[in-house]
Amino acid sequence: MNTGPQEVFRALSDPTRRQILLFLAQEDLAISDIAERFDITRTAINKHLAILEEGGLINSEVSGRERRKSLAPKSLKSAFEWLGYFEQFWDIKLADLQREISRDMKEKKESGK
Amino acid sequence: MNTGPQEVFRALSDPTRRQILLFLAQEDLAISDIAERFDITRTAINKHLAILEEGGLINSEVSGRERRKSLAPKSLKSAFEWLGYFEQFWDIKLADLQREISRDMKEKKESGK
DNA sequence: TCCTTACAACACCTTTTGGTGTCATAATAT
DNA sequence: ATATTATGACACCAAAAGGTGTTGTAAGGA
Repeated sequence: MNTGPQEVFRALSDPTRRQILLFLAQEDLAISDIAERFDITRTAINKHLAILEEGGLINSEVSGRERRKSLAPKSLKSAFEWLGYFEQFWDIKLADLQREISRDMKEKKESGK
Repeated sequence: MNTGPQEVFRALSDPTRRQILLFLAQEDLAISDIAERFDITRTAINKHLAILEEGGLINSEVSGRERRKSLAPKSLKSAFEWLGYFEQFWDIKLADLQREISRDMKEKKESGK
């Protein structure tokens, strides 16, 4: 059930799919409800939904003739954590930058003597 | 210079590119150094690097006949923050779950009377 | 000087992606 | 009972993605 980062990142790579996620963050929606919000066909939306489901990013529940789609936010953690690994480097680079800046300032000072 | 989430997510959607980022997190590398680490041609690697650069995820510096590639981790923030938006829902869903659990327990209690 | 290395720039190919349209079917509303 | 709605299941298509190989060229090493 727990999908790896590949399926998640793949699902996230399309702007339509990311927008769908944002919609589902607001409320659960049936397929046609979602399709209405875009300028593409329901068939196309359906394919996007299938990819989102493969990535485990959304849940689908049958309700009468409807398929009610809901956000499965936990799955986003996989990607979030992958990216989180790089968080350490943001700080390092920032430290580097500050070191550079102080070096530059020092040099300027020296040459100014 | 600041690229939107589209270019970043697009760059992240390929496993080879994500692996390249992990390599560059360890050390700066020239194109051939990177190509050596994979089973695909340097030409293919070059295309991946171009996409990573489009997303602003790596920097390129000419050094003699080499192109030294380095990680530009700040750009990952764009994607990280996009995903961070959903962090609130992780908690909400957890709260939902706990509410359900206590409801279930209550029901069980009631029926047990 | 000559050979090798590191790369850019193409042309080309196959598969995947994102889209369309059509038809069938099951649930719902009139 | 019938019309409408929500969806699944195809077949199909153009463009993008991910790969190959070839050729040219500039920088470094022998």
